[in-house]
Amino acid sequence: MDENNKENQNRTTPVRVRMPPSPTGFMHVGTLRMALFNYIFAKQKGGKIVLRLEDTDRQRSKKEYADDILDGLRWLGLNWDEGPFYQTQRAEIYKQYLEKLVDRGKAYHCFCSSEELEAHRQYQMSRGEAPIYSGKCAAISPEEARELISCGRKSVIRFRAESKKIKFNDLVRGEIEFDGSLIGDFVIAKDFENALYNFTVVVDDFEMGITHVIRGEDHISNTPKQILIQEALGLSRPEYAHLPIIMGADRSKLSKRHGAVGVTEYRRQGYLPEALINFTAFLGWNPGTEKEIYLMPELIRDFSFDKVQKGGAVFNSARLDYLNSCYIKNCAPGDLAKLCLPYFVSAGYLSEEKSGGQTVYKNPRTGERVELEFIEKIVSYQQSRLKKLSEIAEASGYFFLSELSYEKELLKWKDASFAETKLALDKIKNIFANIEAGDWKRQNLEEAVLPQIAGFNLSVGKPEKDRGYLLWPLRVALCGQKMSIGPFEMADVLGKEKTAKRIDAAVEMLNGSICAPNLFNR
RNA sequence: GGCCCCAUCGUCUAAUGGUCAGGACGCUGCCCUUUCAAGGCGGAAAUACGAGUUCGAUUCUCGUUGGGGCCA
Repeated sequence: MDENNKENQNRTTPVRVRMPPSPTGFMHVGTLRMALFNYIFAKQKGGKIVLRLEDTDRQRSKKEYADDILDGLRWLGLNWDEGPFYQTQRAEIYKQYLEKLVDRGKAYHCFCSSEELEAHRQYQMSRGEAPIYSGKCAAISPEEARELISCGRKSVIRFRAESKKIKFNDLVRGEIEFDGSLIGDFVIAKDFENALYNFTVVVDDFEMGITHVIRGEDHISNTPKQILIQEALGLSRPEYAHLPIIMGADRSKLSKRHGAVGVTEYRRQGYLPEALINFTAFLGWNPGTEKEIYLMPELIRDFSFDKVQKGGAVFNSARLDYLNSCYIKNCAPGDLAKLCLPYFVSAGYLSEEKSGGQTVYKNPRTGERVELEFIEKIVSYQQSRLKKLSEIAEASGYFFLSELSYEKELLKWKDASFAETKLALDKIKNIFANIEAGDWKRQNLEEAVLPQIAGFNLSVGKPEKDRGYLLWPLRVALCGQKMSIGPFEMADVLGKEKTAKRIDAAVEMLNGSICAPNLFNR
């Protein structure tokens, strides 16, 4: 390897990377991370990104999966410059290179049966040897091979691997060395029309002018094979960077087994792309400072391979949740409201209607039209409570109900009696009644009620400072449950009229209880 | 089985010969508080093991152990 040439090449050749997902499943976190690091590096260097779908496994590759991956990348903002290219459409290109190798005697047809191969492999392993091909068919001449093939003998194409030391530099790990004699002649194609992974990668990376191969650690042991093929074909060698893999809780490569969720599924659950990107970028990389919230432009600015971790990282969804909640908190309420709309719709709290090119939202229970401002208000009060967007609907359902259903016991705070609870609600009802609809704002409501708590508590003989005697009944009256946003916030969202209606309904329930003894007299 | 890669709190990681081994998530205590969150202030929690180099090792070297990956 000529170091000077290599340096010159680096200086003059613009960076080109590839995103090479395999459409054999829905887009998962591993795909996301490989695409992400390629994206970050390319953007940092002002380079180009080629998207290549490695679909040579026709059994398992599906268009559905490819579409899912494309959608996922777009949603995450990981855009590419060229492609998508599909390997299945490039068979003609591979064939040319394959023929070149066979013509040059660097590859040959092998007629060994799989039983034969397996037996040999078992034998070698039992002797503690590396399981490599015996070389039985290596001496078969091209003429002989052609004859055997025309007789209908099944064959594969093997690469004649040189027995030499193969060294390459890895941007993450430094120099890595393999012993070529332990690789053996390996299969590069089923036939001229069906090239296999290690071969297609080499051809594509060259054809697409890839300068930097950034991929998972699981490809380290493929690298020497690919280098050997490059050399036999006389192709230039790209730079390599092998990133640590992402692991499940059991420390093995993350997969469906671990309940690994697809990117689309995260999207559906209401994870923000920024959170997913921030989280994934920090799985195996960190800036070396204590800054942990990183947006794409900062990632692009600060990324470097020497800060990339060498060991694999366990996927920790609690941390993803935390990051997501950070990004949700930082969202502008207007934007957040728009993001939350679909969750209200799918929970049945909103219905969507198209009218004149505009989408109109209605409350299906009441038929009322629901404005975005209303959702925005809810969302702004819920913002600090959400880990993911999908939680918004369940946490805010009570705003959409026309009638609440709850046990009247729930209205009582601590040792308060029904009578005292009713007094509290009456008190608040009166205060609220004096507030003009135009002044119906959270802060005004709060300022009207809070100063009167002490007086109320003293009059009913409760601890002066315990706000719960007055505020808890209000909370329950407005939402019918234990957990909610603040009562004044709820009143703000509901508006004067509905707030009064819900308080009345609660008072009504309490009246029933307080008069209960009379029931026996009837 | 062969080869390759890796090893700091439970998890993600900082510290490249001298730090009380730092931060974050999670867990936990307190404060705030009408609930749940959020927020503020604390706490428990790690250098896998063994040699060597060195005045001194998380850090350098070797070995062991452990984990992972690829090869069918």
